[in-house]
Amino acid sequence: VTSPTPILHIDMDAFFAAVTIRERPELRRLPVLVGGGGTRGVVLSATYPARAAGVHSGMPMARALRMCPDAVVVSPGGSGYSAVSHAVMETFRSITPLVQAMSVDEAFLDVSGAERRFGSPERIGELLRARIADEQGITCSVGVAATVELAKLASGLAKPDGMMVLRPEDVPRVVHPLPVDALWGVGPKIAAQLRRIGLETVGDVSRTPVSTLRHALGPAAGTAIHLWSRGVGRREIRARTSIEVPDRSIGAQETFGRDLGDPVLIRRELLRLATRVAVRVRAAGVVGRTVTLTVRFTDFTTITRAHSLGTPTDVTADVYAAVSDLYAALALGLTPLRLVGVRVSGLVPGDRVPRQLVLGQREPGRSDVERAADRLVERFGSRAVRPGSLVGRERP
DNA sequence: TCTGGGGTCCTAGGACCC
DNA sequence: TCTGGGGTCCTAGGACCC
Repeated sequence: VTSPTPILHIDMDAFFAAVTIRERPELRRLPVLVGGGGTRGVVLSATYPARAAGVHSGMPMARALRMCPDAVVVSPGGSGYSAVSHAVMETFRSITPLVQAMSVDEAFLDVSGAERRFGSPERIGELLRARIADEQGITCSVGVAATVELAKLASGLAKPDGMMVLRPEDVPRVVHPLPVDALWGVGPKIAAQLRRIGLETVGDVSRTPVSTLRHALGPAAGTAIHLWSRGVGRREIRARTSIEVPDRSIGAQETFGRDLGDPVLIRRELLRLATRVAVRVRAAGVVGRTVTLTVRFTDFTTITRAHSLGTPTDVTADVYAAVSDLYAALALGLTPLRLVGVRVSGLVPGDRVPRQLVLGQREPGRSDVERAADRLVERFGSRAVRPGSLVGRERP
């Protein structure tokens, strides 16, 4: 007695804005924009009154304020978000261990093993919506379907504060009339590509030979959207409790308040970013082999340069040395930059067994020194231990 | 007063190896 | 003295997602 639609996608409505309003109820029903305070910020989250004016997340804050001049702007500083996120994920796990967290505010659940205890997927969806509203004071939307792609689509159609069950037989009636970019994985570029060959709706795509789609979009994307348009998709969810430890790469980047050309200041920022990244790599208990530098110019063109090390590392000095060499090799002179970024990829589990150089004597490696420093930072704050060149200097 | 930050996956070309 | 085919790794860029 397993439901044919055991996959739930649960998505908090305007998550960052909703958590902010929970703490400041006087803002309820007002257009609220959560986002970067600086001149170069974007909207992280907007309440529905602001969305009614055309604002959406990712939009430059300046443009959002032009569209919605009465909006209240709130910095996302508070720490409430991850507490609410963890609590919500725990609520999900009280139903089933098969929870795949996709971000702070959304997750997939496979409830096929929970039906005997909690009832049908719809019932579980309503149960979770009620519990999250009661316990967290925010609303969410739920999609119920046979595949993750359809569940995701359904939760989007149910928004805000709703639920939609999308059965396989509903696909032609409900999904086919939608524009192609309603499909997960179809963004502006692929949508434009599909329009160019005369395909406007999901139904159009579903009636197009897969070879045509592969030719237009490449083998992977062509095959995938052909399947999705017909309601075929992924039915397994990968239980994943934490989104805080990525498994492919760990990186950090920073857009400057004003474009920066001085190599001394740029290197200082690279050191700061390398430190931040390496701390996270060590905390994750992994080491990475490839270090990538990202540079964005004033005109927004962005380039990357990568270097793979002989041995994977979690050492700040190694990451900084690599990124510093990559920066030097670009020979940018005083060219102003808008952004720099550092990323470590090719992550593998770190061997926490200390290497034996001399019999019975442990190598006092940099990794160990830095781990000790990490513990001090954890206890006493980030000012306790940091590179000398970062002491007493404000961010550029 | 345009365009954040943190990720994943795919593609394509070149090097290198058998 | 005219040069195949396949596999893997690396790098760079791009599309997409939240």
